[in-house]
Amino acid sequence: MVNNIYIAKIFNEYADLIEIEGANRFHVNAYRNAAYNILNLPKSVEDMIREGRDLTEIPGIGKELAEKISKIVETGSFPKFEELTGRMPLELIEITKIRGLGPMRTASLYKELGIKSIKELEKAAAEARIRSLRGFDSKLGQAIIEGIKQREVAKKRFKLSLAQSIAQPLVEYLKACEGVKEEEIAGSYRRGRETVGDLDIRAVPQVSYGAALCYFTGSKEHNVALRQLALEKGYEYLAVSDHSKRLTVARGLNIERLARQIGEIDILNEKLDGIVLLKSIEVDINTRSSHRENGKHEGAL
DNA sequence: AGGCTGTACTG
DNA sequence: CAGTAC
DNA sequence: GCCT
DNA sequence: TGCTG
DNA sequence: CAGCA
Repeated sequence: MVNNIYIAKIFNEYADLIEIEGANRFHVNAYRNAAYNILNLPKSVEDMIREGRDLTEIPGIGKELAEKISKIVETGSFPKFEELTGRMPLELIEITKIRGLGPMRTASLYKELGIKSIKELEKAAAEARIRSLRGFDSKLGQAIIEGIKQREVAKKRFKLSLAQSIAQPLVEYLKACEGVKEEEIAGSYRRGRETVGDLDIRAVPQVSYGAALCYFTGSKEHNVALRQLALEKGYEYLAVSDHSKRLTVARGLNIERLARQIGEIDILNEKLDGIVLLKSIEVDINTRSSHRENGKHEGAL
């Protein structure tokens, strides 16, 4: 049985290998993107084929990849992948995952020193042999040795509950630190994922807090989509439409915070060139409200 | 044909 | 500037 | 390689 | 409308 | 998507 996970894995491995080989990066990315989409498909690709569906319907899958998927489902692999794995060790991919070692340096290690496994890498690093390569120095060599040790530990994800028990005291500590105005744990932790890979700590100037929080909360796919949309829109305007206090799960704005947000946006509009910030708030209309209190900020909006 | 997220850090 | 990480 |  | 770049 | 048949 060839499931989606398997297909995605093959594509990811293929992407890694051709990347080490020096393939065009967009080309590489097409495979990664395809793998991602297949992995998140609510339907089994195998079933789709059985039903005679066109695999090209899957986002990120074109004629070429549809063909390769068919081959994978039929035979468990596809010709180019077989050819590649016959020529390159799959373990190079593991090397790629060590901090500081991307596709280029991995390729260099392989070509120049014949390093094709973590074991060999560890040995070469310990013997300071890798320093001879361009782009390597003793500091990187040390980092690699550390990275190999850390590798096993780092690749495990934690359950959210465990992450919380670690994050909570961390936040308390940060709060007490000099110069810390606001703090929040971002990433998959903030998105409430079931498991969390790490807790990134990052300090930014206060003016960047909002943007940084958006970016570091992610996910990566969200960020990519968000920016692509912004690009398509040509940066003409950006709308900030918040919730009122009624929506407690979103920590909606009360009158005071709304006023402050309006002020902030007005100031930004003065400074910004080429993009207009729009502002609004989504509210409930209560038939019995006087409309006077709530209308206070209508003009500003 | 032409774009594909965008930026900081490190060697 | 190239390579890498996020 | 895929997408517009 | 369908194909090409 | 723009350009073209």
